[in-house]
Amino acid sequence: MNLFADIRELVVAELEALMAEGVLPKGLDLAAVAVEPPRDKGHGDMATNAAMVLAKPAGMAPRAIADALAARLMEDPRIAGADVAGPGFLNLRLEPAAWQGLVRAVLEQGTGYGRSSMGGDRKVNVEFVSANPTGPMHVAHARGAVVGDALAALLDFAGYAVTREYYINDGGGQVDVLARSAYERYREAHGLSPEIAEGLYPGDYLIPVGQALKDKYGDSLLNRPESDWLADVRVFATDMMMAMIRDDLAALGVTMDVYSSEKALYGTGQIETAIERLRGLGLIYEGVLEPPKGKAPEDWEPREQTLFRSTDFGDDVDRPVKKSDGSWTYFAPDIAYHYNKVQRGFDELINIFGADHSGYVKRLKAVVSALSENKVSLDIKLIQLVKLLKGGQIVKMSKRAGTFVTLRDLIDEVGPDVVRFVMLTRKNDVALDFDFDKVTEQSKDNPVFYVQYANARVNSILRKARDAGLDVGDATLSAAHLAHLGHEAELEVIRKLGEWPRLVEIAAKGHEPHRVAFYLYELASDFHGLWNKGNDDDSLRFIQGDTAISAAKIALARAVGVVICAGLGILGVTPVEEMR
RNA sequence: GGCCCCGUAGCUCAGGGGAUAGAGCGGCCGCCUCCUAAGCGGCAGGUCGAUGGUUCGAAUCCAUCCGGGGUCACCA
Repeated sequence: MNLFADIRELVVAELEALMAEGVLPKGLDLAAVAVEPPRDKGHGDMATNAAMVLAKPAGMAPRAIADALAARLMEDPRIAGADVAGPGFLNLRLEPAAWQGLVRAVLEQGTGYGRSSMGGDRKVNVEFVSANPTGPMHVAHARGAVVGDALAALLDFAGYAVTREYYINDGGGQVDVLARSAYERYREAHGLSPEIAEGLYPGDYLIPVGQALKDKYGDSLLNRPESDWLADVRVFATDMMMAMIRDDLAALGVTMDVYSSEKALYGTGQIETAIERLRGLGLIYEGVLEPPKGKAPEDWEPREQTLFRSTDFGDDVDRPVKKSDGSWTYFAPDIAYHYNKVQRGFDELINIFGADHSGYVKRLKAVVSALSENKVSLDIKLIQLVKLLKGGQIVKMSKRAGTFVTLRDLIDEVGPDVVRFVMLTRKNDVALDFDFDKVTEQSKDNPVFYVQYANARVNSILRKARDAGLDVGDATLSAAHLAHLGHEAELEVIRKLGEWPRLVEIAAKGHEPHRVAFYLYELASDFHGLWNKGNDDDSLRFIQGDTAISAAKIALARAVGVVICAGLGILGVTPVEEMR
């Protein structure tokens, strides 16, 4: 049930009727007609802009359209009032029964309330994290992981067929570096002193890898030239890193559907096929790039390379797909990978990248657009930095020294629920402060706590009611006589519940999971407000002397709890039933 | 220099064609015999970075500029 959508349908139907009757000219485009919550509560329950958007194409005064529409809308039993206001808004007031019925719908549909068929089962691929398999995940990965996972859940809720995918960058030079670093730890495991040369990974996390190598290979790799062990160690170390990353993701509550390997693309002809296809479109050529503008590197020299014509798509320069030695650049397998995603039949691709990849966006969009003949859309969400604060100080991380704050550190300190919720309290393209002191604080300063507290209060009501001998099963609550929910404070909470399906669609359309977190905060706020009004006005308390009245009020509380649980479910946060 | 992101209340941020621009924190004033006061209510606080443009209507869209951040040859 989506009350806003229902009323919009009504408005559209009445407009069509007016066209059929000749009151309005025929053939008006009604796509821009919206039914929304008004900004100011005093304006009623819902507002439509129909008269304003149709005034010009219809060649009529907004007021005339609004009056005609209002008269027809008033005949619907759900509509209690329709007033023209301002520049031509039509403000609608709904009968309380319409709102009250919403509570029943929520209880009947449970956490499925708000689910949308908007996606129409279109196949969406959300690629996220894709951290290099060379070490543990750190804070920046955590934000990408949470945003990607919540976005995937949101799209699923909005009716898309979603695949969560991780692209393993296991094909480049960085895995050789990993192998060499691990080899030194292997030597260390044999009692030799490791030589962690400049450029190798110094982190302690490779010590167990060295030990594991010893367990598997004994001393057979010692004192051998690199060519004898590099390939084996690379696979071994990469596998261990990926196992660790999967564990980290699991600790955060993230489960991928598909892991794709860059390395696996080599030698299959997929890269060549994708490049040739682009060449067939005239987008690949051999050429020499000009030196970079601005500060040119001192050792820059011109060289002939195979280039992708990304300037056709608004990029600054064309981009190399082959190095001057003839091997592929990172870009080439990425082209093949995205071609692969297109071929798997996805209708939409979404990539979650760190903001430092912003320069990569145009060429990748160009590739997907070219290889899919514009049929597949690619949206790239760039995740801005996370700044860690502790005691008012910035927690620095230095990858070079091998001492960085890992995802695991974060989870160990504040728990996965706090990490997830806090990471979703900002738009992806705004930098985020993660303040250890604040996120663990138990006050309304801390949105995680605030929302959880609202749900805990709902459960508290249910417990108390049960203790008082009331039946608070969903069946009983659904059957409650909801006309008892007539107070303005109660209707206000119900209206907020009514916005949930609409919010889901807006958030899904914009690929903006943070909207869910903000909505939950607002819902929690409305609920806390209602709760406290019970301090002044006994009739607003949830548990009443009269069983029938109690049932109605508890039904409302329960409905709030249901929607909070649904929202937290999308965010991947576990609802708590009791604060301790 | 090019490209990307940001600029909204003292602070941290929502809103991203529609009415008198919102929330939290901080400040001030109130509310616990009663379902958790870990909370709630109220007051004060704004030329939505600037200037032009599009529109019936702009914080929102476009252009230019000013601040802040990020990024910029075969790395991945």
